[in-house]
Amino acid sequence: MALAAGVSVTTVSHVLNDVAHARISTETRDKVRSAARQLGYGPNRLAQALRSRRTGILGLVSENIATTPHAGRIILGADDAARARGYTLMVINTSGTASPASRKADVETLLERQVDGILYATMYHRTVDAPVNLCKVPSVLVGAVSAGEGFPSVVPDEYAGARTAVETLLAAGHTRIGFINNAAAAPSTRARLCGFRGTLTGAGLDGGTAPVEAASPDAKGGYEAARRILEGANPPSALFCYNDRMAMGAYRAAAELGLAIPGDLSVVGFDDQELIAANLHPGLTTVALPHYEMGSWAAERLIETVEGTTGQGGAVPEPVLLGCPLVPRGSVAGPGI
Amino acid sequence: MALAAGVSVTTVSHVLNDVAHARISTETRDKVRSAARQLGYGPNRLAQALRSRRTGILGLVSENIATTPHAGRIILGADDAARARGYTLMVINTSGTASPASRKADVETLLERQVDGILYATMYHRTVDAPVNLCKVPSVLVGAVSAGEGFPSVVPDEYAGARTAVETLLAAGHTRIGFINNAAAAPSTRARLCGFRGTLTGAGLDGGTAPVEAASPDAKGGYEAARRILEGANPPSALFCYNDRMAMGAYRAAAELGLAIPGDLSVVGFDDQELIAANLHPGLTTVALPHYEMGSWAAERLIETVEGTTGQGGAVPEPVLLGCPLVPRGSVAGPGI
DNA sequence: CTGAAAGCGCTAACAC
DNA sequence: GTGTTAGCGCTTTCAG
Repeated sequence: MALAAGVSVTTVSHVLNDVAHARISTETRDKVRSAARQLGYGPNRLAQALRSRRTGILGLVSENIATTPHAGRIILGADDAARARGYTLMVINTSGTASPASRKADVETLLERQVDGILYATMYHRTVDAPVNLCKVPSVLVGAVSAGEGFPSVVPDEYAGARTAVETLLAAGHTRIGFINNAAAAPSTRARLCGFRGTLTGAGLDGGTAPVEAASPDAKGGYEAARRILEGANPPSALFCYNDRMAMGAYRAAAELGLAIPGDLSVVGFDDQELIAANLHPGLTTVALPHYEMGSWAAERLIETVEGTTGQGGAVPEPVLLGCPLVPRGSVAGPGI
Repeated sequence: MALAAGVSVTTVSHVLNDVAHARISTETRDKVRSAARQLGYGPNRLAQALRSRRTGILGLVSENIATTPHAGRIILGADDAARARGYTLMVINTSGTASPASRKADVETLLERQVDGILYATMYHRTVDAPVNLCKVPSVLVGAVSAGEGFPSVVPDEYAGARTAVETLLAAGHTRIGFINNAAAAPSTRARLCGFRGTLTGAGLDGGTAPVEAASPDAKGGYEAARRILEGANPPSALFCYNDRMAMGAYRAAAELGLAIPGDLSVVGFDDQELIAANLHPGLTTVALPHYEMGSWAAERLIETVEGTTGQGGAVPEPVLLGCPLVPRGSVAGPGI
């Protein structure tokens, strides 16, 4: 390339990188640029990286890439943010049940490739023991907060999400609202329950005695829990469900009981799994998890750290909570009476 | 590292890479290895790559990473296969409706990073105009076949998948089977219809006159098409649906019509979108798309080409068809009568 | 304004 | 058995 343009490699480097204090004549610049175009020349990012100790690669280790649609959104958010700043993502999948050793190996793979930073995304944990070697490079946690050393992290605001759901029902005029919760212990289980009760109580209702049934977090569990609640004494006119799959089960229970949605029963879900929420009839009003936003926030934060743009002097970072917006579809109306 | 062990870099390189004809004393080997462990030394794959002109990185450009669960499975398949052979994936998302220029830019990004090969995955096309610069490096197409120049490619065997679905129904004793198809023109629309009619005819039934209704490929479309078929004259005892979302709509139509599944009506879907198929009641028997297998097949094929293992002398490769296996759940039984 | 030279961490001939 | 040397393609002082 250098010889093709009849100049030195230095010059090529200078013009192609728009180096600040490089005084180069306009004609030389043009000569270089046109030669580059002719040869289809693109800089070798590898060699650049070796020299400048910056690869422009961000590692992303993600749990369960294939089994939840959530991972895809995180990747997309991270990819968009990274690309906007000239970075590329290197993705590694991990199995959710992977051993610490294998997680460490995943990080090691990324480290050997000299990634500038790592995004460590988990799907359903509150706290996580980050692999020890994760601290060798700037890293941020997505969807979890670290147990030990402090990494910046971003998680959904589950409590506020539940509040949004309940407030939506409250605003529609419901005063008797039931909650179908996940029976498994998980941070989201607890937070959404707190949000449910707290919001009710905050509105002057008795959150402590509102009907709550827990079951397995799928359609079957939702169906069973819904039947229990709806066939109990003084059944609620609205149901908030732990997730969209459970809401799907609640739809079936309502149908069997002759309850029309939203005429006789309003339902709000959680997760915004479009495959379900948009295809149910009527469409399910639900609360969305901010996966895309978490991915892009994390990538941006990571890039700032990598580029040393942040002024934080090693302060232990608070986990950032991202809001869970309501996605209104057709499953909420005023109470029948 | 070299000095830490008190040996030359050559020696380090030799022992860490288990170089064949390198005669090195066992004690030196141990010395090197332990020094490496102490320092937490890992080879710099970047420098290796610069020298050996092999990055061990495979680029993956994938359409609609976030909106379909399919992309995740392709990534997972590719990641597993790549990792098993020491490669890492570099993922770029593209928008499905992206311009040729932007697709070309995506490939260029990968090229600048000196990837050893590229996996180009599309979701819903039969033939695709691959970006021109894709041929600069070994590449394989996933889920599409190229219009122009020949790249190896792998696609689902839609015809055989439809045959599997129909045969399942036939085997259960059904003789009057309807098909709910996608109204949009797409390769899968055509192939599944052919498979439907062909299999019926092959079984001695009249595939040409079997009831077929097309609609938008979602639950609403499925519902409408199912009502049309089921309320027509001489309604079928079984329905094959273009995808699981349409099958979900068919479930609702059946419920409204007082038809029990699978007692009064058997249903088989397509795609195996677990979120839907496993959460419907009863579980939906469906035909799975081999996304994981396509991803891993493609990665393996690509690696073979990259490493020059294949003996094919530039032969124009036939697209490889991968089977769509049946995933039995509970929506198929014998006909009522 | 432009070029020569050193070196990023590694591998591959080739010496010793 | 082990070390020397010459680059891979680039950026970056420092000279001209």
